Amino acid sequence: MQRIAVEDRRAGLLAAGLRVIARDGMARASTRAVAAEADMPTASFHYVFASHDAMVEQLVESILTAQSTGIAEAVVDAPTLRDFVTAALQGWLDRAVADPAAEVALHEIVCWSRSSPELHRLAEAVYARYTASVASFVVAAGDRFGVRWRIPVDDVVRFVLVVTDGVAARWLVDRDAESAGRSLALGAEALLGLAQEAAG
Amino acid sequence: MQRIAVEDRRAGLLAAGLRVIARDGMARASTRAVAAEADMPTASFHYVFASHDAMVEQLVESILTAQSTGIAEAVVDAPTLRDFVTAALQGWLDRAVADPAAEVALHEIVCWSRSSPELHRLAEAVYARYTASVASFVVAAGDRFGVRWRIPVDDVVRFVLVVTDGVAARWLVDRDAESAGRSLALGAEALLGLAQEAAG
DNA sequence: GTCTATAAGGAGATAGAC
DNA sequence: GTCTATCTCCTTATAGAC
Repeated sequence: MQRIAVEDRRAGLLAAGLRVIARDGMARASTRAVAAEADMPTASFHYVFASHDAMVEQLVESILTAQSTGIAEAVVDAPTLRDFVTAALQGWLDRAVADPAAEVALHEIVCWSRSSPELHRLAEAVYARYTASVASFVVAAGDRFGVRWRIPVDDVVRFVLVVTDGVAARWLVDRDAESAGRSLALGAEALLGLAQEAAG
Repeated sequence: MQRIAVEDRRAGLLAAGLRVIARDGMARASTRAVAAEADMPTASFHYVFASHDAMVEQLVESILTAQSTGIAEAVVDAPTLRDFVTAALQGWLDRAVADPAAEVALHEIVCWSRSSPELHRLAEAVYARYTASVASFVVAAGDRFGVRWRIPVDDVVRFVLVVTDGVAARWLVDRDAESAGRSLALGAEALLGLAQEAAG
């Protein structure tokens, strides 16, 4: 039939994989299911990816790369630290609610990878990437608004991830965006309590 | 061979299921694997459980029942609200770290159930049970120490679960109990900030 | 290059010998 | 009651026809 460039097949399969994982869960995201979702014969999967695990790894990479550019726009105009924190957290939630696929898929993959010796480092890598991303926001917020953090930045970052992770986990089950927003607002207040005016 | 009562087989299979799920993950907790872990022939599984899903449901019930009696002992002597909150949260973490199987298995099962139409209600049931359990502590704390909560109790409870869920999710990947404890302490401070002396 | 057909193995569930 | 053997289906991965 039609000859298609490997990179185009790869993109199509990754997009299909994202859809299947978000819709049906990792356990049902077989190579057959992904290939079918991409309207390709089953064998095309292994023409592009060495294995099912390799597809999952590349999908994580692709999701994280796409996400990293998102939050920055939401906070660029924030006039105060409170606005900055609120915009960042609520912006994250709004994006997840409006287009859940990436968020859902990433949680599915992390949970799946956690218990797999071959993929455990993938779960660690996701947290490492999130940590780096959130850390840049925490440091930027301190610099921009002339505050310092009462506790080590690492602990601030970790707490941000605890709150977003906990909110996401609950939202994945009940899909209650309003309640999620209230929990997130409580987390925001806690974060604001960790900041104090820098001396000098 | 030996005739074994169905209830004894059930108990043995549930214990084996807990071990396999905690050790290898839901994806590897097949009926064969669970039966083998329990030193029983494969067919015994279906002699006790109608299906794999039924075993998972009963395992959740058994874990939740065992857990609900645990935290109460940790807070019975707390002289202040701060001690109460700290003891409850750190007590939960200490128990999870000392004996991770139940905590790990429950997270595995909730994640697994989330994306299954047949089991989604299981994930909801787990949150409902946790909500009821935490709510009783939140109300008891208010009564015992003469404080009222600045926001609806439902939102306090939800925030508690956000924090414990977020802490657990991270801990499941990096097994860093010290960092988890620091995040939990931040959550405890946030909770204490939601309490105020009751008038009169 | 493409894709059908199949290999090889694991799953849930069950029939039927003992 | 117990458990071996098997049915049926689905998985990842690959061989080989076109």
